[in-house]
Amino acid sequence: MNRIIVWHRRDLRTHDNTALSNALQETTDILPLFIFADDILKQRDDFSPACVKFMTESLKDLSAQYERIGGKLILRRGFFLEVLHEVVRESEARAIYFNEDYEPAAKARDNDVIQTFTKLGLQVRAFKDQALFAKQELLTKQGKPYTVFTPYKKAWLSQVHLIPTPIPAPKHLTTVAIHSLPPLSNDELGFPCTQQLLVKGGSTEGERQLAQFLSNKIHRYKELRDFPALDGTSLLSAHLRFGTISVREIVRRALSLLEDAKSETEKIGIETFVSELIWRDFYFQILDNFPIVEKESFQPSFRHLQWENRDDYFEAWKFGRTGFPIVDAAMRQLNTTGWMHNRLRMIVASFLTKDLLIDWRWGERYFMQMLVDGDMAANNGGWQWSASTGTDAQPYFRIFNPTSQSQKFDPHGKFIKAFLPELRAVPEKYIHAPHEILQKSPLLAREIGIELGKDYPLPIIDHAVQREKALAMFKSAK
DNA sequence: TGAAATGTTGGGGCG
DNA sequence: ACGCCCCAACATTTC
Repeated sequence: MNRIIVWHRRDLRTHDNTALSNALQETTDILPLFIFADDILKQRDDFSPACVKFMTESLKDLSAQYERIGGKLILRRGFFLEVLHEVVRESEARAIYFNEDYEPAAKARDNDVIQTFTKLGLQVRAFKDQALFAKQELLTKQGKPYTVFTPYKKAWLSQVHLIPTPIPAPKHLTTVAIHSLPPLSNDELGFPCTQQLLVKGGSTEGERQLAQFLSNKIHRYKELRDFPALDGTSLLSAHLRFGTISVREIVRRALSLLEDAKSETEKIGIETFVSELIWRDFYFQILDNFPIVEKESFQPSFRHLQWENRDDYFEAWKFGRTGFPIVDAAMRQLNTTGWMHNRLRMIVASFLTKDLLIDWRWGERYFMQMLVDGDMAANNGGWQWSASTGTDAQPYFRIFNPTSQSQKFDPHGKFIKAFLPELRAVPEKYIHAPHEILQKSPLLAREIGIELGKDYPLPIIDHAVQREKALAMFKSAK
C-alpha cells in the first residue's frame, strides 16, 4: 500500500504545494486531510471569527479543486493527534506529509506528530512551503540569524535564484473512501462572524486577486500604498496567511514583471512589494529562531516597561472612541471588515503604546482576535517594531504624531469620513483634529450641527503630554 | 517606514 | 546706506 496523507494546515491550495507535490512524486494515492482542531478552536483566544470564515471559504474551494482532479478532501474535527491516529488507522496510509510551521505551539505539535508516527513505522516529512527562506538558511557571517532587516534583505536577494519554480496543480489523483465531515460553518465551529470581510477565501479568489494586483496595482505600489483612502495595497495578506496562493508564485511573477518594467516608478513599485514579502520571511525566521518574542519583548531591556495599562483607554482604542479621527476610523475599519490598512496599523499601534501607554501585547492580541489575516509572526513583528521593543525596531523616541500622520496620509479626510459618518460635515481643515473647532470657530460647530464630546468624543489624551511620558517610561527602562 | 527642538540663513521692514 | 530685528524657510540635532 503506497498511500500518503497530505495534511493541510495553512496551505489551502493544490498548485505549487510542496508537501502535495512531493507526495505526488511517489504515488497518486493521496489522502488530503484537514482537521478542525479543537487544540486551537477550544483553547486559544487569539484566533478570529474572520480567520475562521476565510478558512471555511478556502476549504470549500480546496475541496472543489480536489474533486475536479478525482480526489477528495477529508475533513475531520477533534484533537490533532487523535484525529491523525484515526485517519492513519482507517486509511492504512504509510506516510504523513505536511508543510512546516514556525509558531512555537505548532512546532511542538509537529514534533509530537513526527515522534509519534515515526515510532509507529510511518514516514513523516515536513516541507518548507510558506516561506521562501526559513529557519537558518540565511545567516550572518558569524553564523547567527539576522536580527536587522536591511542586511537580511541583502542576503535574501543574493539567494533569490535558489527559489524553486512553482509547480502547477496536479491533474489527477485518487483518494480512498473514508468518512469526511461536511464543511463546517463559523457558527458550528463556535466562531460566529459579524464582520463584512473585504476579501473572500479560496485559491480561485486568491489567484484572481493576485492577477489584478500584478496587472493594475503593483506599478504604483510605492506611490499609493500609504494612503488608506486609495486602493493601493495588494490585499493578499489573508491569502498568504492561509496559503491559498503560493508565495513562490507571487515572487516569480513579480520578478518577471521587474525584468520588463518600463519606468523607474514601476521598478520601484515592484521592488517595494517584494521587499514586503521579505519582511514576511524576516519575521518568520525571527519567530522561529527567537521564540521568546511570542511572549516577551525581544529587547531584554524593554521587558519590564512600566506600562500604565488603563482599561478605559484600551476600551476607547478598541472601539474607536479616542477622539483622534484617524485612529478611530482605523479601528472601525478593523472591527467591521477584519482588515486594516498597513499605514493605519502603524498609527494605531504607535498610539496604543506611546500615547495610551498600553502594553503592545494587548494590541497584538486584539488584532489577532479581529484580523482576517492575523499571523503570529508578522503581527508580533509589526507590534514589536511599533512599540520599539523588537528586532530592528524603530528607536523608542520615534513617536508618531497621530494628527500629522493623518494630515500626511489622509489629506482630505476621505478615509476618516468613510468610517466616521458622524464627521461627514466637518470641513477638511478640521477633520484631523475636530476638537479645534471649539477653540477656533465655535460658530462653525453649531453650523454643521455637531456637538463635540457627544456626537464624537473629545481627545482622551494630550499627545504632547503622553509623548513625554512615553519617553520617560522608555528612558527609565534602559 | 518621525517629530520636536534648536540652529542657521537670508530677505524685508524699519529706524 | 547701514545695522538691527523679525521671522519664515531650511538644516541639524536631539529625543
